[in-house]
Amino acid sequence: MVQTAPTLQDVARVANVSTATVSRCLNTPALVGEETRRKVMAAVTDLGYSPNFRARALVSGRSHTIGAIIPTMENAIFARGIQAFQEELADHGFTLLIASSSYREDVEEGQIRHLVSRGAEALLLIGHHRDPVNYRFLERQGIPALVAWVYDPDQPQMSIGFDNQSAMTGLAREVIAMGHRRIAAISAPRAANDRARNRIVGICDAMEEAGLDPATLDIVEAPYGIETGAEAFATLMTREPRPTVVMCGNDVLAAGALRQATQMGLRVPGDISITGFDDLELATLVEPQLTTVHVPHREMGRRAARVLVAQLDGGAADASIELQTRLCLRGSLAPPPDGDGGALGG
Amino acid sequence: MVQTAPTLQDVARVANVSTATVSRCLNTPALVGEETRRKVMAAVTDLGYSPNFRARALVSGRSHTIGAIIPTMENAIFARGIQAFQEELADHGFTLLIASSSYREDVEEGQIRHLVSRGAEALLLIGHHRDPVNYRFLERQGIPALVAWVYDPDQPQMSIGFDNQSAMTGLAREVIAMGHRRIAAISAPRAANDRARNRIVGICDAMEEAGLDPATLDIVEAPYGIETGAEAFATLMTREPRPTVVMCGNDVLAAGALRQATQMGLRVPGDISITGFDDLELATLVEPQLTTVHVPHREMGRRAARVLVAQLDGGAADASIELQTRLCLRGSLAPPPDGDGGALGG
DNA sequence: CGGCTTAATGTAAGCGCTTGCATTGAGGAC
DNA sequence: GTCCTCAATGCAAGCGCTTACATTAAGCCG
Repeated sequence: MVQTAPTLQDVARVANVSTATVSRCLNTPALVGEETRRKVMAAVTDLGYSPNFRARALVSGRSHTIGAIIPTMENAIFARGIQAFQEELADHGFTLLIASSSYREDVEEGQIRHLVSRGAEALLLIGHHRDPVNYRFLERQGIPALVAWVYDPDQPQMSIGFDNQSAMTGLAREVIAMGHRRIAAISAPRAANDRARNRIVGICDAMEEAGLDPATLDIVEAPYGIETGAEAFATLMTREPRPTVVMCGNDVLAAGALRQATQMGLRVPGDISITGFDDLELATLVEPQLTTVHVPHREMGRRAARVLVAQLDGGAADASIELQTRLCLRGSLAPPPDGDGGALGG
Repeated sequence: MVQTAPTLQDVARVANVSTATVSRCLNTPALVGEETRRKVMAAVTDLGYSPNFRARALVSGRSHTIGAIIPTMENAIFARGIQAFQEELADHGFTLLIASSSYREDVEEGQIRHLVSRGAEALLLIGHHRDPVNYRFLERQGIPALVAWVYDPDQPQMSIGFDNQSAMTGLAREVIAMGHRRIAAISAPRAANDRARNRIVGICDAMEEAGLDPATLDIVEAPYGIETGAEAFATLMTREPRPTVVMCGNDVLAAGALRQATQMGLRVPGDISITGFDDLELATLVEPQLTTVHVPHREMGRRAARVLVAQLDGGAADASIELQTRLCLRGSLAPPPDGDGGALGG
């Protein structure tokens, strides 16, 4: 009943040669005589033989499998990057082993060990923030790890991504240039998320630069989601005096904020401006369209795959790669209401 | 330099026991003396030992890995389902091997073989449409396959999902009840996609039921995407007489159609109604909100995982599972403009 | 106190494949 | 004819792990 798949041995027996010859026939046909090759190939076809990758992986020490641990695939920015990552990996003959941490540090730690023991030859990780013990573990196991979605040459780990901090500074400069002075932010929880942290720091940088006191930046943290973004926005609207602009840590939070604003009867950008980050498709679907920062997720995924494959194949290059973001100025950002905005520090 | 990971042997040497004892200590600790266990565990921690999955898989004949082949993770409905699938799998000690077909049949065929030879013990596939040779291959290899995102008890393959056809019929009934007679549809390419196909058939069913001629259903096919949805919508608006409602095969196409409508100066639903399918988050973010069909993607993913794991562990249940969809009537659907809509078939 | 059971551990045989080395035989060079 | 080379093939040693079976040392019985 349980049909065991034919093995190299079976093929060898049928073709009346040794297993070594069959193996060579499949991997280095040049070393095998023509006559023999034909015989072996016939047996292979005949038996419907397909090599057992587990055995091959064991003996060659290579699994041609790369692991990725992301917070969740439900976040479009990860889905997009991982999709490109997987495609590029496939082009190089690698397979993707995937796990998700749900943004939980302890879960991620388990996943790292799990994927490694499952034979992942290299790992794609999101963000630098992580107990150093994990990096030590990976090093000891000889598993290259690439940190993505961030770029930070100061970190010992190789990374590919963009500078969250300066990208947000760029956006905040625009906001300030428009005349906004009372700035609020909705951020993803920052405790275990250096991306979120750096984006906030980016806003502070721009404020300082413009002579505003970063301490006046009103920050509310909200987990990823439309609803949570909406709630956070509602909270911010109770502040006295009310901010004239709400800068969100990502487009999804911004979309939630936008919906809440509409629901509260506030006009965007007439009464209040809102900005996002990531430039997801939904940024151009909402009304008004979201001012945001475009991030090259696909390219990041693609290049991350290349870096890891190169590392595995040649032990090559290991310099971090910085990708450029691009400001997308759209309808959701405009100058603050008449004469308002400078009331605070100005 | 290339630090080889510690092996069972290394642990055994350090703990001064045999490899068998170490193995037992890790797998069946009850069989090992307390003192010894402590010694071994210390060595394990000390060396940062992590079992070599390839060897374990080879000898046990089990990889505890399940493969999934989806069109693309960029489509939120798949990302969402797969996320739940992966989480549930992890809870049962299985790992997810993932591949994407980009909606291409030939690519998918390659992926099936690839994942199997990579040690996937079971496969999650999307939709029934597929060369039967693939099902035969899987059967011969003894790999259970679960077809998801559809439910069709008439197919030999086990499936978990919903009835695309009747779900769409339900929506179309509402549309017709509102007074629409000139109906158009934007569908994903149907050639290799039974889901898309069945949704169109569902519309036809409702038309027939209402005494409308299904041949008058104006169908334009468009690949997944906002832009393509917008283009398809523009095409439909050139028809004479113009449809009073455009039913889209999914929310993303609908969002594109909606944007295009706005751009063309058409009021939705005043001048024209638009419907979607899936009930993605974006359905409630656009203005007006999208009338659509809610699909329990997460539940589907979760249950798919359970079915496969049960099958692998116990060779259990193999009945297809039908999940229920739910109509979401929202702002984008309303009766056709005054006196319009019945002009065609009377 | 000899023989039995039992718990704890070791021994070693593979799992299916690759690959370094040995073997064989034929063709050339001298 | 002898020796060497070289292409074609076989032999057998693992890769790191699990596990059936063997071994050892107690612990217990009568």
